[in-house]
Amino acid sequence: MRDTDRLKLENQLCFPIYACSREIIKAYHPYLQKLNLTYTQYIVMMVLWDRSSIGVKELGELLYLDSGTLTPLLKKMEAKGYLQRARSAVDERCVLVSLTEAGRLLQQEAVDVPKCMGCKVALNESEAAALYGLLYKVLAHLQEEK
Amino acid sequence: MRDTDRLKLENQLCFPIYACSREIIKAYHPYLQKLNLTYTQYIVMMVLWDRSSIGVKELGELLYLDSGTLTPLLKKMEAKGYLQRARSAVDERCVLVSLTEAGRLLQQEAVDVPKCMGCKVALNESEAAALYGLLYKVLAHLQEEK
DNA sequence: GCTAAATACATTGTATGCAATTTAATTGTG
DNA sequence: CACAATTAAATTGCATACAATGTATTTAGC
Repeated sequence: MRDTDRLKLENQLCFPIYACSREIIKAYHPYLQKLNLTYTQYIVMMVLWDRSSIGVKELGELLYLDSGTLTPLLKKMEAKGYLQRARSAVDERCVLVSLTEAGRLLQQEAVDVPKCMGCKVALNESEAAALYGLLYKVLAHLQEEK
Repeated sequence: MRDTDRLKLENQLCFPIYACSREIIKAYHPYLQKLNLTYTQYIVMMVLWDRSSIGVKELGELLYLDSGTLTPLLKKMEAKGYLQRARSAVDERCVLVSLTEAGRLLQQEAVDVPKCMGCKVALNESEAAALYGLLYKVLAHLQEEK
């Protein structure tokens, strides 16, 4: 392939990843709007529904987000009443995020979201597994490079 | 799988797509910075290197971006001198974007970017093709739903 | 040819996302 | 213990994204 051909959109792997990400997030919008959540807030809630409580640093590592994104995001979610933020007594540098009762109750309203979204993605189980595996391979390699 | 298990991050397909998209774009940063381009500006340039000239509407369809994103983006790129914007004489509603000489010259500085990025992605040819195919299948299905 | 509907952009407001820097707290070392 | 280096968040500044709305232009239907 010629070098200039590599610069075409149709020969790029990143572009469909980028486009797919945004299109899926757009498709989430009607469901998440009912829960008063954005997509980023939704994935924070997923962690908290699983863990109840987590430090900002570890949350950032799980979600690949830094404090510049998380700090204002978590403050907004605290204002909505879904979580609480508190400095650790052991290490005052760390902030611990924990699920509130209102946040816990929200999980029940969210249980149908994955099923609704699963239909929109149009992949069967083996395709989904293949896609999942390839994406995590890319993610893992990008981390190593750092 | 239990409904609440589907709400876990590790059972989500969207999350690795979203994370991968952002991590790859981050990896582009050092290369694109040298060209004075952001990732979004880079994919606009890729279209223009291929087409020289395109309407905003078609550009938005290619990139899955709307005028709310494109209008300010294209104005910034015009200010940098990489492209020109002009109302169509035939249909005053339409804006035509065209590559300038400076924009054309930029392509030569960008030829190495895809190769540099290819290394970072860590997939062989067949894996890349599989990932590509799966992503476009998802994208196509999401468009049908609309 | 008049006007309602459609179209193409532009604008507004809100929410990320991230690089770069700053601040406060803790740790490692001599 | 003093203090330089490290670490965890917070802050700042800039650049998207996108829903919702507004505006100018064109098209369709009569």
